[in-house]
Amino acid sequence: MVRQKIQIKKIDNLTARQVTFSKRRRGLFKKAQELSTLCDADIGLIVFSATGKLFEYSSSSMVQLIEKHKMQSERENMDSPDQLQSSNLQCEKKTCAMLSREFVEKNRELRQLNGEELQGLGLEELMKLEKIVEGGISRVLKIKGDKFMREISSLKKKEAQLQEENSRLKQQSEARVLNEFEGQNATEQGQSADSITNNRSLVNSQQDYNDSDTSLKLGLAFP
Amino acid sequence: MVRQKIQIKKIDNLTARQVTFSKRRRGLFKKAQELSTLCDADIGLIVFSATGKLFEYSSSSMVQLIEKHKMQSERENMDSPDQLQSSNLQCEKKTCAMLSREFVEKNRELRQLNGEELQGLGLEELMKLEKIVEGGISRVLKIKGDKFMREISSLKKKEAQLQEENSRLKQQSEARVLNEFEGQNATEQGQSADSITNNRSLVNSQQDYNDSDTSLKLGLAFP
DNA sequence: AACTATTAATAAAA
DNA sequence: TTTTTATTAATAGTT
Repeated sequence: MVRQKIQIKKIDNLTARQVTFSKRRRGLFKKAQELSTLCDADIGLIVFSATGKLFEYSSSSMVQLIEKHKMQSERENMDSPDQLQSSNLQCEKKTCAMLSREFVEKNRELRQLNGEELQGLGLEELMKLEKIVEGGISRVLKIKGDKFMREISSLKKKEAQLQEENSRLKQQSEARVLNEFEGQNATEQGQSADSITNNRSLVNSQQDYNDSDTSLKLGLAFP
Repeated sequence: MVRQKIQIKKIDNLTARQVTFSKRRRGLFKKAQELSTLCDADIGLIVFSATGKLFEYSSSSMVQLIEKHKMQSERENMDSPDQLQSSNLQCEKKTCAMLSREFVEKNRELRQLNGEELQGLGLEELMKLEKIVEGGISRVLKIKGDKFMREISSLKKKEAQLQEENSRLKQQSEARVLNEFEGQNATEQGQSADSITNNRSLVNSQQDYNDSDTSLKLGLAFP
């Protein structure tokens, strides 16, 4: 949420994770406290760090809050409220009831993984959707990968061609310098109109070379 | 905390209080969820509105979390461990705690599973596995994408450099040819047999580069 | 419910 | 750890 947006997944670096845990934990407790005060809510917050250390906040009494929570859970799963608190056995039942309620809740979450609209769908329909989505993902990934590979290989080809052309140009350069030097050294003379024509053709054949290079590029583009 | 800073005390206006409760409650749950994910913390959050309505969030299982919390509290408040067995209530707590631990243990084992054994798993376990796999996939894809991008940008850089060097060499080439031409023109003299030979060999070496027949074929093959 | 001006939270760095 | 700082996220008041 700052300096750089982060994605919500487990922080790999241990130190960074500890720092973030410490900071965000304080932030969370503060927010809980504020909500409790502002809106007269009864709030309990239990946090176990990855190393098992306990941090807790409660606007009133954690024990009372937990009892209240248990009762609430029972109400939702039990028909006869008078059984409440009457024995250890029933206490156990209460816990079981809560577990089953959590189970149902998880089930519902699972069904809603892909959005509220899916609520009414049957298993077969959901499985069809799942397959469709899976197919879509794999197509997207495949196309993305292909594009990457194509771009990379095209860039590599370009690079090779440029390198090649480059060294050719360098060779030409050197050859011409050598040529010029030797020619002028040997004759101690200027050149005639004929030799001018020769130089013209030299320029022309260079242009020919450039053309053929284009052809070569195209040739290499489809090996 | 916006438009106008507010002070943290009970909001008088009922409607405003309800709206704020709704907004901040969602914010609080989101923060709890994020902290749990980012730092691998086990978090339980229980909120009772002023009207007694229950809202809860738990990163794993509220029942387990509460049991864990109870155990932690007992350890902190009791000096003699034998008191733990002193009543039915505490017996129940112990039983639940053990079940809780076993449950956690099973979860860890399940995380190591792959393949056929998944068939028998429950919903909670499967969901945990699903999240783990999803996280793995997304990390793989992220790293793959990053590598692609890095390679591509490095190749593009190389290309630009080569292109630059290339055009520089071409310019040099042209400049030298022009130079040579002008210099020899100014003398108004013909050239010797030696210089003719030199020009011939230059042309020849260009033809060596140029397999013009092949280039033409390639050029025509991919217009 | 949506918007937006503003404050709060916080990721990264020190 | 704690502080600082640059930036994003949350949200109070408004429509």
